[in-house]
Amino acid sequence: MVEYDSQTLDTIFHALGDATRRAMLGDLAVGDRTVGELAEPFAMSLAAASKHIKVLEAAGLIRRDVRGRTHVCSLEPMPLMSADQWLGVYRRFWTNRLDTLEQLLRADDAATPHPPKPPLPGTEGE
Amino acid sequence: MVEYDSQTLDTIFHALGDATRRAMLGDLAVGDRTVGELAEPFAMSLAAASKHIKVLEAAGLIRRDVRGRTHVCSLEPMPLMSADQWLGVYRRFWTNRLDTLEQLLRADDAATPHPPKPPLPGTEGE
DNA sequence: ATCATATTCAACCATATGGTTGAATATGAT
DNA sequence: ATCATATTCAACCATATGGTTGAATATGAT
Repeated sequence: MVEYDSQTLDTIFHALGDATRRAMLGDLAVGDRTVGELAEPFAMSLAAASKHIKVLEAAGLIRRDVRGRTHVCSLEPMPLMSADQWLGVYRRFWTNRLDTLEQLLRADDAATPHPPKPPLPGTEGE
Repeated sequence: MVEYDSQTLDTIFHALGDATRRAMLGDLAVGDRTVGELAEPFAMSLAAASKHIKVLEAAGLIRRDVRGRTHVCSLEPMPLMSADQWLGVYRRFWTNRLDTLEQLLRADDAATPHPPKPPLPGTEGE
């Protein structure tokens, strides 16, 4: 059942609500990264990137392994699962929406008497 | 493929990063609600709730139908699908994690020589 | 016309957020 | 011991966020 308390979800979704942090997670999906490596792609100070990393860490989305003077970060996926589970409740809504859309397209298609290929663009006057 | 530009995801995840707003979505999952109905469960002013509703609306998560003096809100699920798709990239990470965990449990189980049912709670001294 | 109801607006406030810079800390290399 | 590298800390700043209150707006009911 995986208990999701709302404060945890607040922290997780908040952490995901920033493009820099999502990009960092994307980077960590490829492999482990030091703080410096995580910061490198971004046009901001190391201190700023360090703060983002701490937000991710606080949300439980990454783990930090201090090896000497470098800190190696790795992806910690379980909080993403919580977020996914929360979203899962709403899945039927968008699948419904898509099904309805598909039916409309089918009906539309059936109503159209086999258009013998659309004309090439620009061959018919406006 | 559903293009997800990062600014859109920022807005969506940010909207989801607040318990009040998630609860409102939960309410709308049951059925349509007026602004007043959406605000009612919360210990905050109508104006504050109204702001939350506007955040959800700006993220495209709800639609508003103005009927006379009441505004009827309804769930708009597609942005949730975008969020879900973003998360989907990471699904393999948590399923991996769960698989590993399950294997550990199996190995553990196999190693244990058939414990003949756990004792009832409280029947053995501390 | 008058009054009640539903909602927003505007001004305000405290705190959080995302950034900066310069100094501090801790480890590694010579 | 000395210097370089990796990272954080502290102080600061502008803006965003989530809340408040009182007034305004717009519609509905009588």
